[in-house]
Amino acid sequence: MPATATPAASRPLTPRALYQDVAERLRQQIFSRELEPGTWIDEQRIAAEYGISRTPLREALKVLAVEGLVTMKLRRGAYVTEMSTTDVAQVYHLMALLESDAAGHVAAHGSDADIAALQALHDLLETQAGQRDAFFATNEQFHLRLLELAGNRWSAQIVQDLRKVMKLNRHLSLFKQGRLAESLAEHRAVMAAIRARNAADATRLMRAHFDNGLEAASPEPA
Amino acid sequence: MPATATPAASRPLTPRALYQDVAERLRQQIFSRELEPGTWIDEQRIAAEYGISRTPLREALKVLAVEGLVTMKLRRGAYVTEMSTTDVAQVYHLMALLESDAAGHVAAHGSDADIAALQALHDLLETQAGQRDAFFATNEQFHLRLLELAGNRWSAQIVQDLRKVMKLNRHLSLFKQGRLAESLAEHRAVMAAIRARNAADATRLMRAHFDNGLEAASPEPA
DNA sequence: ATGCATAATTATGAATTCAAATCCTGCATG
DNA sequence: CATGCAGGATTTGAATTCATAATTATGCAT
Repeated sequence: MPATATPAASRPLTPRALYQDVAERLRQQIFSRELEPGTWIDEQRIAAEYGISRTPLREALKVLAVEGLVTMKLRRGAYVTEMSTTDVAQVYHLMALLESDAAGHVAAHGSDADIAALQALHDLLETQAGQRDAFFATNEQFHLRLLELAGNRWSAQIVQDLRKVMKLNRHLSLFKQGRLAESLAEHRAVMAAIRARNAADATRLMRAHFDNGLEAASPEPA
Repeated sequence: MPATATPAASRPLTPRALYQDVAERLRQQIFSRELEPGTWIDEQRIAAEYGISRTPLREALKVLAVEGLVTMKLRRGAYVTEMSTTDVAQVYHLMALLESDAAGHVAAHGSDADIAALQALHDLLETQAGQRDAFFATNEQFHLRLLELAGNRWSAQIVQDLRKVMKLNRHLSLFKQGRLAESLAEHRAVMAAIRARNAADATRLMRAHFDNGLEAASPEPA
C-alpha cells in the first residue's frame, strides 16, 4: 500500500489562515441570524467564544467589511450590515445583470459537456420541488455552476459576494406560495434556450427569472 | 468672525482609521508602479517606511486582498496581483456591462440636472483632448459620476474596485494613437443618447465604447 | 565539486500589552 | 426635574512581543 503524498493525519494543521476561518465562521453566524443585522459585534466576546485573540478576528472583520456583510464605524466597532429594501433591489438588479450575461455566454460558447452538467443540476432541481431546503441548496448550486461555466472568475466572485449580502435579508425570494413552481418553470425555459444555443433568449429569460424573483421578494412595492 | 463648527486645528487627528490610510497609500504605490505586479510586499520594510507597526499594515493588506489588488499566500506574505490578459478582458467585460446599464438608467430616469452635470463633465473632456493626464482624470470622473447618478451604490462600488485592478495593467486603453479622438466621439454619442432619453441607445453605445476600448488595450488578440 | 542533511536566520501569524477614545454612571446645579 | 459635567469603566485601535513555519546558509559525505 503506497503512502499517500500528504496523509490527512500529518497535513499541516492550518490549511488556511486563521482569519479566513474566522471570517467564514462569522458569515455563518450572520446567515443563521445568530448575529442579526444592526447588532454590534463584541470583539472580546467573539474572541473568547472562538478561543482566539482579537487580532485575527479584527482582520476577519475587515474582510467582511469589504464584502459588505459588516459595517465598520470608527472607534465604535463593527456592526452587521442592515440591508434596506433599496439595497435589496439594487443587489438583485446586479445579480440579474451578471447572471443573465453568464447565461447568454454559456448558450453561445459553452461546451456540450458544460450544458449537460448544467442540465443535470436542473433535473435534480425538478425532483426537489417538495423539499424547500434541498431545493434552495441545489438552486444556488445551479446558479454558481452557471457562473463558473461562463468562465469569468471576476464575475463569479462578485456574484458570490452579492449572494452573501442577499442572505442578510430574511425573505429571500421564492418563498411566496407558488413562487417555487414558477421558478422551476423559468429555469426550464432558460435551460431550453441554452440547449438551443440561443444566447439572446437565454439572457432575456434569465433576466425575467430574476425580475420575477425580486417581485416575489418584495411583496409591497412602494 | 464666528468660529467654525470644527476648526481644522482642533479636528480629531484620525478622521479615519490608520489601516484605511495605509490601504490608500499602498494603492497609490501600486498604481504608480513603485510596487510592481508580482512583487512581494515586505511587511517590515513598508511598516518602517510608513513609521507604523505591522498590525494596521496587515489589516490594510487584507482589505486590498479582497479588492483584488494583492494576493495573500499562506505563510509567505502578500504579493501585488498580476493581471493576465484574460483577467483584463474579463474585468473590462464586467465594466462594460455595469456601465452600459448605468448609462441606460440615467437616460431613462436621470433628472435634467443630472444630465446637465454629466454634460458639463463631457464638455470639459472635449477641451482636454490635448493633455493626456487631464483627459484621463476627467474621463474617470465622468464614468464615476455616471455610476453615481445611476443610483446603484453597489454597482458603483464594484466598478470602482474593478477600475482599481485595471490600473494594475500598464497599457490601460485609449493610448493607441488616435484612440483618444475615437473615445471622445463615442462619449459624444453616448451623451446624445442620454440627452435624447433613449435608454436602449445609451446602453448600446456605452457598450460599444468599452468594446472599442478593450480592443485598443489589447493590440494583439490571440 | 556536488548533493543532501541540518542548523541558523528571517518573516509570517497570532497573542499580548498599551494608549486613547467612547460610553455610562452619578452628582451637582440651574 | 431636567441638564450638564466629572470621573471611572469599557472598548477600540495600534504597538509590541512571542511562537512557528519557511527560507537561507552551513557543513559534511560522497
